[in-house]
Amino acid sequence: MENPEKNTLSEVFFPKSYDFKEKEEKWRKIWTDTKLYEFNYQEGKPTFTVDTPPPYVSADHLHAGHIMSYTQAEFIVRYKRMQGYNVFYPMGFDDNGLPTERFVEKKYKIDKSKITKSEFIDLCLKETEKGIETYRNLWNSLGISVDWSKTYSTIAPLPTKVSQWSILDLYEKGLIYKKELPILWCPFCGTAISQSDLETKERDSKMNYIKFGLSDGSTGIIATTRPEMLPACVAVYFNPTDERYVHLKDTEATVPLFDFKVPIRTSDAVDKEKGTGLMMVCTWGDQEDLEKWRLDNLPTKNLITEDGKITELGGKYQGMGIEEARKAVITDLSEAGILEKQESIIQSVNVHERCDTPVEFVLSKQWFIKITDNKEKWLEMGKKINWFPSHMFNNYEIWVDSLKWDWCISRQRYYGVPFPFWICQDCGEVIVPRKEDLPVNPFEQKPPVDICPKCASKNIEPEKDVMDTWATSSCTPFLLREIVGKPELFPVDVRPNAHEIIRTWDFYSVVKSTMHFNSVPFKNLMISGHGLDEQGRKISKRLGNYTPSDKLVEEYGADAIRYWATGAGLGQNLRFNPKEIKKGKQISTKLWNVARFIMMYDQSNNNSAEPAFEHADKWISEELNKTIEEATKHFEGYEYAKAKMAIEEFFMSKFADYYVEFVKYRLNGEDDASRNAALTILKKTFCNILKMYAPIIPFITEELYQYFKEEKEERTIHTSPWPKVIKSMEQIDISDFNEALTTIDEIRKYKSENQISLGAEIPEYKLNTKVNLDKYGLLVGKVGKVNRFI
RNA sequence: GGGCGUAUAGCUCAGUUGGUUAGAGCGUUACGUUGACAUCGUAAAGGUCUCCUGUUCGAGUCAGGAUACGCCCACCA
Repeated sequence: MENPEKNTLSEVFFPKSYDFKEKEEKWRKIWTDTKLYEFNYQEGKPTFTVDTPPPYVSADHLHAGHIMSYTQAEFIVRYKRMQGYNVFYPMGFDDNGLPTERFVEKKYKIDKSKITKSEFIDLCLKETEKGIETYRNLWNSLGISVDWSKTYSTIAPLPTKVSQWSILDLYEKGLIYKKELPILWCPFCGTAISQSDLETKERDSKMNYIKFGLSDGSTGIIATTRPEMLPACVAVYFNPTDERYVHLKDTEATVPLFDFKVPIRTSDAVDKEKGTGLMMVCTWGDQEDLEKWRLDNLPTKNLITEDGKITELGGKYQGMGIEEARKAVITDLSEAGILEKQESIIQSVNVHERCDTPVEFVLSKQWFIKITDNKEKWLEMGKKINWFPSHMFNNYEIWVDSLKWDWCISRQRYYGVPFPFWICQDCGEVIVPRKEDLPVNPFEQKPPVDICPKCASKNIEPEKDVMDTWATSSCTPFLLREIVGKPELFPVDVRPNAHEIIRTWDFYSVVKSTMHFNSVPFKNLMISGHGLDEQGRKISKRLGNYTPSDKLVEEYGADAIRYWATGAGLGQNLRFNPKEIKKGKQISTKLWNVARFIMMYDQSNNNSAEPAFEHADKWISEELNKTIEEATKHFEGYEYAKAKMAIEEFFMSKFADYYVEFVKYRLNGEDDASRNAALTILKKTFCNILKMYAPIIPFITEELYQYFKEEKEERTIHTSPWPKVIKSMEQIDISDFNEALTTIDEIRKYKSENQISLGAEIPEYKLNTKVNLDKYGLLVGKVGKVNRFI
């Protein structure tokens, strides 16, 4: 500085503008160094445990949507911390299972035949490490207050132990079984999947009308999108009331190309209007086939192998892929004149959500958890949870209603938590470890017995499958307490997540906690919406319609982006909006300047006169009380957006626009008692504003808090107590203060209309509005710079 | 086909239990100010509160229906 003497004290403390890069960096470091967010259990202090979604490692596409959803939850966490809760806020990473494998396969363009299992797992571990690092850096830069010392990854020993314990417990309770059934299979990933892994995709397809030979020598036309399933055809159906076909009852049809006979049956479930009214059933082309097979004891014809090829059942088509076989069959049908016609249609197909491959039914032996026979229980437990927003419970309810199969939890993959089982190859007996030996790796460890307890065979092999990613992550509610060894942390207080994983993570967590402990896994569920781009499209990696998160923080600063995240209520989608981010910066600037203003007077004030409070002081204090009440109520209901609005209305419209103006004459005046009162109220009120803003914009509030906190207060705003309503100045009556406000507005308006500077003094002014001049004459006169009222 | 959500100013959104002339911010326009303020102030323009029907003295708010968009689920012969 060229002329340090000329600067006021406040300018030494407060540079003219707020440098968010420097300050955010500074506080980030201090918070980390002082282990501010580290959880230490304290007897008697209420805890608040947060079960944050463990993301997958594919962290290269973090965007504003991720920021939004994690930040919105974090507002509440910070609020709870200030409310005096001992917050346990660990972060986990879901680094096992198919999502990670798919990510690594894609990134390294892996040819599975040219890489060993251990090389592959090493790559998965490496990517996991990188993913965790990316998240940690971004979360830190955003000021997400997780306790990094309690980070878990789902494949580490403790989570593995908990997942395996869970499986063992379910096994002992008879709630898990291994059985050969037609199951959902992804031919691309080469693994069983579950109903919740499905997604619906529309695609262009052809409806093929195929001639079947009938026993009376005529032909029947069957419409199908899957002619390659013909060799697996086991029956033909029509509706019993369908006049066109009644004569066919109990006769046979001849399957074209393959020339074998199948029975013709009736079923009420056949829709006369769909297709031709004649329907072929194959084992198993779709859901309907499966139903008929199950109900009518139809034979099983397994046409598709686990890698999506046609089996020997397909004759000349054996070994072809499904699409390839379909084309070949259509060509052959067409050449043989059996294809009546083809129509182009748009077909919805179930695909595996990880790879978009249409799923198939294949007969396979898998592990299942029993979930279909007690839907009422899942609904009952779901209702015991507080859903924020409440209508999100509908999604849960619909999902439970639509459950068709038990939860298939085994996956034919490499990178995941192994089942804690060995299997007797002769009698199929399942051999389990002792619980105290968990976690176990059956591939490397010997079973607890050398011979099968059932058949005395020595032919015992490890269970080769690994667990579904949700089978492990659904354990987090009872994993968290294990991390710190405190049983009372279950059920957790809040789980925040986006709505697309209600049917997986949330539902499966309810299932497991119910089965193990007959308890809900979490008391409160906070469901966030999606981040949208500026045009309102969902932000997605595929569209590439986003700025990477680290760039956003770099450009705008953490506080500004967090501020943007308050723009939509919980569960609502939020558009990316640079203007709102700039608004966040504006609020920071305003806070900064108000602080500079107050400190300028505070630093130069050196008298200790007893403060004499005035009407304006009482007024702003009452307004503060109202705001505290409102903000508290909103934060309690997870309505951070409304809390922000209440705080902002008070800060901008009441405090900065009015109160600060009201006290300027007192700050510059000679009355020490009055000046001290104004300063006291300015500082106290501003400090409370900072505290209320702290959960939303933690950096600037922390910086300014250092100047406004009282000696005995916490060193950091983030563990300082949340503001409380304090009644004071009871002897001052401000029931008619609104008249003073109206009068001041009137004078401002008068000056503006008459092109008089607001700072200009006017000798006399005739009031239109009614005001008690004995009471408010000084205030109105000084603020309006009017010397005399007439 | 079933369910849920959203629909208010050019844009982003508030509108509590139905109660006068429907609000804020941003943007636009005009004028003014600029010694806490990469500001600020005063004002203007801008809305048949998606549509229809009903309940009511009175509906943005309640009921029924419709439309559009988004999501969940089902169906996909």
